[in-house]
Amino acid sequence: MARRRQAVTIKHVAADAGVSLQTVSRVINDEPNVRAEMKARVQESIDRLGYHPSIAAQRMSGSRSYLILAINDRERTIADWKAREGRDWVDQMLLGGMLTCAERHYRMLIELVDTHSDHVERELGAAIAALQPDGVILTPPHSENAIITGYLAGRKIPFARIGSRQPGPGIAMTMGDSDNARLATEHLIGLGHRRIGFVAGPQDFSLANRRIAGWRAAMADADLPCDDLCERGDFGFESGRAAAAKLLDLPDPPTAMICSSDQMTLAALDLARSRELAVPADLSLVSFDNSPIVRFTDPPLTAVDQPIAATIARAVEMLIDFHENPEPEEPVVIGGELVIRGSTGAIRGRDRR
Amino acid sequence: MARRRQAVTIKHVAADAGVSLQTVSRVINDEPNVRAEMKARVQESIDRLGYHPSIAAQRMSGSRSYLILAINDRERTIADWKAREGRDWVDQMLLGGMLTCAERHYRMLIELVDTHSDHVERELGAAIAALQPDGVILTPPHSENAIITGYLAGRKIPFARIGSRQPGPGIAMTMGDSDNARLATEHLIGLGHRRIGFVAGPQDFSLANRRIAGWRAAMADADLPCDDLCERGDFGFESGRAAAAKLLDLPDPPTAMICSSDQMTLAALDLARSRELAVPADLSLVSFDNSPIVRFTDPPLTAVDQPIAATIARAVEMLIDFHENPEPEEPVVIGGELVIRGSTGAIRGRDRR
DNA sequence: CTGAAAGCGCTAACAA
DNA sequence: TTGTTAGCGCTTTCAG
Repeated sequence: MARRRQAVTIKHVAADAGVSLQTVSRVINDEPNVRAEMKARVQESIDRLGYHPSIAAQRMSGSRSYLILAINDRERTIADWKAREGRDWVDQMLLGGMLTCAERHYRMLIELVDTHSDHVERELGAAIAALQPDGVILTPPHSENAIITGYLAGRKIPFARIGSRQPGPGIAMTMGDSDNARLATEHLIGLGHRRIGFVAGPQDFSLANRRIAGWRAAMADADLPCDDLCERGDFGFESGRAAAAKLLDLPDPPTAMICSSDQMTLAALDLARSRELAVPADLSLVSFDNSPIVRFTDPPLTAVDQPIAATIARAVEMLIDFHENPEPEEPVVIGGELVIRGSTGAIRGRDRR
Repeated sequence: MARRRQAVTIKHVAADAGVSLQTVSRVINDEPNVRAEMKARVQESIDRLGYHPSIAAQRMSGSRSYLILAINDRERTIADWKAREGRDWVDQMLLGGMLTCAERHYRMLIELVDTHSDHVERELGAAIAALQPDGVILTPPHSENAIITGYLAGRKIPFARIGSRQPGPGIAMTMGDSDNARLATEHLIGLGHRRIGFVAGPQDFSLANRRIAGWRAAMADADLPCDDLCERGDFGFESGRAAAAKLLDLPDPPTAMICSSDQMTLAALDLARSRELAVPADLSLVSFDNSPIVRFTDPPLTAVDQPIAATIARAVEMLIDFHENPEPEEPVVIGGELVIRGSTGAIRGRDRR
């Protein structure tokens, strides 16, 4: 391998401007104690020579790496990419993360880690040691994996836990899960629904439980029963179909359903069709995620939009500024919103059944 | 900033195994001239201590950076992310690129660069200097931007040009554009169509022209005229609608159309509907891209699938192995395939018009 | 306010 | 086959 050196280094700039390396370094890092005149002279050399610092060298000398690492679940992410079903949460992460990083001269990169494996720590350790990121973003279900959070906390690497409200190390951030579920529930109640089913996500996603809580609270506020109206799925299509079937098979079935992912809602829609239930006339549906496909179904789905880009952007900012503003006591909440489309409507009664 | 040091360094391993740094380095890099026994001993220490090399240090000492940089057009990429219309080409790049990188202990990261800006060179230079990637992947329209290719060639950084067949430095790779257009055209000819329109992409994408060539060739082989049957768009919805309108307004309008992107095909579908043309009975449509949404339209779209993941995977491999296997003379072609769905059908004649 | 020296973790070149 | 030395580009001490 050819020994590839930096084209323009701090040395060239120092020589060009007739100052010491140190002064150049101070200008690059915008440190105080440099005369304006000196600073201008150095900056002029930097611009003219087209100098840009090497993050490898910056990292080596013990300062920042200018790298933020986002860690996603390997299995789920690859499955989504291969399925090509339009789930765009990785894109939304990049949108929020990359752009915010770029503003601060940082870069974000993604790493896929297998949560369920017994060598999580190896995988994570390899990534951390190799890249030395200045901050790490954990997405569910990694956000509450004690091995991962413990490892990062032990190494004193700032990290954000997306979708987690647990106390403990790391910045807890949520997209307002229980409020979102309440929003969806109240929308349906406002349309006259009394029996509102809820298809939740799996146990190992704590946000799934918070959504249930929001739904329950809204139901309780309206004096409506929740009793047997909650089923769980794993966010995937098949599980959604099974859960929706259980709810529709109830002696007193719901007239509306909230499903915790677009795929599960799609499954419910499909099931409704196969049972000749019209949506929304016989069954109203509210989805979670609001990924691109929900606008193309018939009818288009009313859905809770998760502000992924905004959340990741905020996480990046907080991680970069971590040393000035350390971890907040309370979880950071960036609330979602309900996008109303054709899959929800006023209750019509049971005549068709 | 706390001076954060590597948890376990090559020194620790060397001390633990009772050998010199160099020997450890040789084991890490799988170099020859290390006794099997020695290698095993060192490897044992590495595993036990959980050692992983720092890419910053590896890069600093003049060897590889283990980084591959994929450069995408800023404007287009951000627009796609914000539009949330299901375009998943970035995901497919990650799927092919990240997984292949991971196998080789590399990482891929994405950089957004504005082609049309006058400071392309600055932006690119900053990314290259900061990251020192071992290879760069250029996507259209960067693939044929002389400033970019010239810069990389000048710095002797291996790079791949996706969607380009031009001679010159860099590995030229295409997804078989002209063959794909031929595939689509022949499918329609096989269904009995004689007037087959083509909505092409913009001039600055050379693949747009190659697709036109493939369509023309297939038409010529079947002794069919192309004359006024080709219009250009910019891959976006509005431009597709305008182009499709021009074709449908022809004195002798086409009974089938091939559009060079899903958005343009969607526009054609929308236009057909507004003119009360049934698809495929009155107008058959073939799309390019095959992004997730085309399965959800009514009817679902017959589309050419671009093997993005496979192409990027191949690019990564070739870049990593660049020093053993230098640039091929001929462009590398990874062909797409036609996925037949409901938007194409046998010709029915003109009775409805 | 500016400069000089030391060292980060690793590999290339050379020596043994 | 193994070990030693020097240095990558930068920042952090510490002097001036």
